Amino acid sequence: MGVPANQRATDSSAGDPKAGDSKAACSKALDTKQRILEAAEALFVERGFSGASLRAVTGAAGVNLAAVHYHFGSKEGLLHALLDQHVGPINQDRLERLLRLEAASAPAAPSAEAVLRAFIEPALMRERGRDPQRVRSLLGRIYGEPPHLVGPLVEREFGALGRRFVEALERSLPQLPRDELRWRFQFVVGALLYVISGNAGLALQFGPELGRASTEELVELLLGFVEAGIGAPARASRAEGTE
Amino acid sequence: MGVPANQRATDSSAGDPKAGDSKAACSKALDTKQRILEAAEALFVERGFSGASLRAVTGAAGVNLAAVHYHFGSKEGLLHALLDQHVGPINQDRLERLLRLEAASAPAAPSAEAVLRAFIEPALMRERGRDPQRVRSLLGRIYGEPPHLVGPLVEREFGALGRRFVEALERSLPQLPRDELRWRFQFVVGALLYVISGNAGLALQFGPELGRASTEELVELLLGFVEAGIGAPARASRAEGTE
DNA sequence: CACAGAATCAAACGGTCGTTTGAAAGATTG
DNA sequence: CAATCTTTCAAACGACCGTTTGATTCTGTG
Repeated sequence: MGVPANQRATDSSAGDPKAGDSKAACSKALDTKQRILEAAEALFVERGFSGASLRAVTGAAGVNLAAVHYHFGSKEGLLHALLDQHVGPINQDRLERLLRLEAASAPAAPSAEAVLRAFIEPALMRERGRDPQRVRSLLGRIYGEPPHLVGPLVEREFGALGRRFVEALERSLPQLPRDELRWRFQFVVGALLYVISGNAGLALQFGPELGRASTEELVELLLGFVEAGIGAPARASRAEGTE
Repeated sequence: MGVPANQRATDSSAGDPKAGDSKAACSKALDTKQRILEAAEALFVERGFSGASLRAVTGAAGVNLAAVHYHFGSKEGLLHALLDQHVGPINQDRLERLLRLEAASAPAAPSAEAVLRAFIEPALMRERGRDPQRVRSLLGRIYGEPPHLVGPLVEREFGALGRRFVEALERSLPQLPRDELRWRFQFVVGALLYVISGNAGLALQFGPELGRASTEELVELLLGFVEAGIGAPARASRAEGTE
């Protein structure tokens, strides 16, 4: 009795012990787990990670408070599971699109526009059947958390993929200094995250008229902006020694 | 005894009652107030508003816990005072530059590049004698807080100014549809805020090499990006009725 | 049915939070 | 000095936090 699943908090082995178990002894367990994830998603987006208490999460999910620690080990474990479920597929989609692009353009590099589209579209388009705004906002809100919490998370969920896209963009724009391109990629990420975490300070600045853009329109608007920005002529020889 | 300054929390009248008082009965009071503000600035940046406790703030400042409520009325009052002290001057600088630009360009509108520079430079350059990174990061970190907290704050500190800059940009780029320009301005704000709140997930993505850019270089890099982005050709007639 | 393991539950743990209180200390004016 | 106001202080308030516990219920197997 006691602590069957809690070692997941310190156990870094991949795979869900319950999903990997062939015995289907989890009729209500999966329901509880999923309900916690959905409630946590909504509340983390609404109030942030620190601002959403586990009592609020479990209360909204209609499950017991201790269920979080039983299934996820801790509050941070819940956040990890949430990110694995949501931004994992987004990043996988991004990577697949990038690989397909690179394969299609033969030995040449794909255009920067195509690479940016592969980076941005999955983040904004993946609707998952629910309210798309909610899904998209999670990542944006997480980025706003204090660095000591968000740092390892970002590296874990996004680090390798971000570097991979920068490498692709370097091949698409070989004439651009490397560090200038990296900064510009950061600007792209910033604009994207600001749009993703959007509902906060934007719509209230000009009234609801701004929120009217559909997801597809928004993708095109953002892409038009960042394509022009990342393809802008390089600043005059600002500093040598790009390393 | 009791509550002489606490009404500041609900009192929205401008001006500091102590600064306006001609009697200089505040030898240690201003020290305490300023020390609280500096400690709060550092801790809010480091851990966020929700993550930084008043006990940590007053402990770092070396003052009594109750001093915060005596001088600022509440934790939110402290945040308001912090923003008034820091982003107030930044926005004032922005507005002065914009007005000077508009006056200098006679009846014609100033260029979008100049307007963007007036918007971005004060946010990145104002060093105030201290660690510039710390000053800059506050606003970025605040933006990551939950909407119900950050919403009124953003409108109060930034709303009118943001609308004013959008109007100026509309005159600089009359051929661009109004809502497309407004979205692009949001992208600019996003990129700027991401850079401002920077140290979080960016430098650790490529190692410290990225953090090497000086403030002046960073301004030029960001300006090159957003100038190209906001001046990109408009998307084909996407929707009529710009209202 | 008996029995193991998985899952849920109410209750409490120690701790920290923002805020309040009322008295002590300091400064200012007559 | 005495009176009055401003400022500081230690201590506590009630509430909420993440986490743990141990019993209880549910579920599927032999």
